[in-house]
Amino acid sequence: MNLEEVARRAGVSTATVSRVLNGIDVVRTATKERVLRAAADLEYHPNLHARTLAGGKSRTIGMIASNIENPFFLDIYMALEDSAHARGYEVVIANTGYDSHQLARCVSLMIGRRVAGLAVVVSEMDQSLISQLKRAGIPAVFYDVGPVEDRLFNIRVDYRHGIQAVVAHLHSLGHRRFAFAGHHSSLGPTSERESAFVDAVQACSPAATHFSVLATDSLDGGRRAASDILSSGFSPTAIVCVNDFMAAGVLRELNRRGIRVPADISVTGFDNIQLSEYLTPPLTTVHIPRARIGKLALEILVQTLPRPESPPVETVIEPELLIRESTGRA
Amino acid sequence: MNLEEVARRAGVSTATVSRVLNGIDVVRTATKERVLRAAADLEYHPNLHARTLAGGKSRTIGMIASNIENPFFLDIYMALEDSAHARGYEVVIANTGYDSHQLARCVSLMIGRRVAGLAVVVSEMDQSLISQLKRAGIPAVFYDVGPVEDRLFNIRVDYRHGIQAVVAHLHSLGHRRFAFAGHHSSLGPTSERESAFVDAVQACSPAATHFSVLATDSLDGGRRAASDILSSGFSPTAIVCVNDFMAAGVLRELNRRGIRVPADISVTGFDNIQLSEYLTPPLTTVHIPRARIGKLALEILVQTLPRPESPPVETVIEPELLIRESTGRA
DNA sequence: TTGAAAGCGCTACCAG
DNA sequence: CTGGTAGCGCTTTCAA
Repeated sequence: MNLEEVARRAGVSTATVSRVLNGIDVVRTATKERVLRAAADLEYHPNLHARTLAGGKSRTIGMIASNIENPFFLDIYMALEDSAHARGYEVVIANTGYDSHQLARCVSLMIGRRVAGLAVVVSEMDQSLISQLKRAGIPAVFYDVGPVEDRLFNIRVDYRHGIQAVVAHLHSLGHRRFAFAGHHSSLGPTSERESAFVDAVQACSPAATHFSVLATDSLDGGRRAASDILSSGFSPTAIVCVNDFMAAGVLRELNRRGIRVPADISVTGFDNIQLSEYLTPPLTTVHIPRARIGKLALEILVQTLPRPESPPVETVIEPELLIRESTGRA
Repeated sequence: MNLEEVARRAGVSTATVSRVLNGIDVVRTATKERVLRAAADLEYHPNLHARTLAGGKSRTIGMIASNIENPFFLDIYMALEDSAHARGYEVVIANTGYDSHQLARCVSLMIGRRVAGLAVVVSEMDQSLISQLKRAGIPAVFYDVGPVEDRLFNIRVDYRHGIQAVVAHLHSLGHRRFAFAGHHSSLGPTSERESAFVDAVQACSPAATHFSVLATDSLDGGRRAASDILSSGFSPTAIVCVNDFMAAGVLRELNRRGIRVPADISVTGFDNIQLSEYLTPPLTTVHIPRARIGKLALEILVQTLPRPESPPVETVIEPELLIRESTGRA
């Protein structure tokens, strides 16, 4: 089922069918209707690959995420997709699972698909991948905490600042023994996020002590992290989690052991995913506007398309502490 | 950057480059290496659209889901993708948000992409869409609870049976006043799932009463459903939720109002998503093997490819009651 | 307002 | 073992 068959049935040329289907409004109304009829009768669906190839431009945007299982990424994806649809684009997503090898494959895939733009939402990014993207002429937006370098566009959140707010809040509540539950972002040797935590604790008070533990970015990872912290000998009065997703697991493990939150131990998250409000107790966390990020990413990408020579841009988003019920006096 | 440039740089024809890149192992090793070098030097990424167009076959599988925000769908997607990668396929996903209009657009999109196979995981399916898929020659697997009709392949779960087990469990615990928290699956006028619930209650005991409420398939929808049930005047001793995702919201609302679970009200979910184990209290639910479903869907799809004339197949999966801590004596 | 035809980048077939 | 070349289905000039 192709253009030619439709053309034949409508008694016109393929060029005319193409014009009608693409809304090039120069076709006589009668002809147009004939074409539309034929296409409908034949249940014709244009071959998108041929379209992209012939037109030289794609109508799809790519997104690469570290872990779509974590609602944080999913929320960005959904916002991105919404905005994309509003502008007539489709979006395809790919997951790296925090694996750099996988990341490289995802980038290759997106280049192979000749996406019109790419949103990269992963913790770390290889320099070579960035240059590949550039050379392929694909506009890209990066959301992460890594160094800026010469990425094309950046949306950054001041993670450091967010963690400082968390630790300060905890400190003001009298906490002095802090544990950190992070996840391996196998892409960077030392986690930027963990060091932000360590610095924040040390900045608060010289007397404060801390202890970190790493697990996978999952509910189960959170549980395991809590378990490791509890059996380490270091007995914290507060557990700072790298994100809400893991915090949910931490809460569960604490609950399982009969440890009350926040009476015995305070717990904090990061991201303010919807789930954080549905946990028991609702999580004190830091709000990151995922919807805004997704929308912004798309706007940057499609805005860019016309003028590929615009200068690198950086947008920084200020996180915001949200105090709920998982934190209390030490 | 295209085949021709690589060919020129390697001093061979495009045909040879194509052969090397596709692993057609008839090229002399020296030539092959020369080609590989050239491709690497040029950071060449084959145009996937051209590949698909020329080859006449796509290496990507599509999946359409009702609501990827609900981990149930995401889990199927991830399992599907895993199996797909293992077989050298990519997968693209599309979301309908339970909207039939959106469903139609998704199907169109997938046909336009000429996917090699399609997994349709939505509650209801228009007959015309099915025939479109057939006429387009796209193998499809359906996972749902609707009628079988002439779908190409079906993976079904005996939802009715699962709900019966839930209600029977509750009934044995002494419950007689059942509420049902469902979601609009705007595609079907009367929800098959709700009627399964009603039938189950009536089958248990003539004295049992029931009451249903509908909301969106989300955490917030669950909360709203609980709220509606509680303010309806009907005061249930047990709330049966259409799935775990909504049950999480129900639990939250109950907790907010100081209603203890299961002491005051018992709550049940469905699906056994990982989250169900992380709620307070852990949810009594019905296990649906998402990983198996995703894997199975892919196997059916790729298995089918060779022999498109195989007969319609139906696989039915038996759900399994999982008793945790959200249910107790009435 | 419409048609003819030249590609888009790649695969696959036919020769050599 | 390698090259030439005819498409795949569509968009887009260029003419008419």
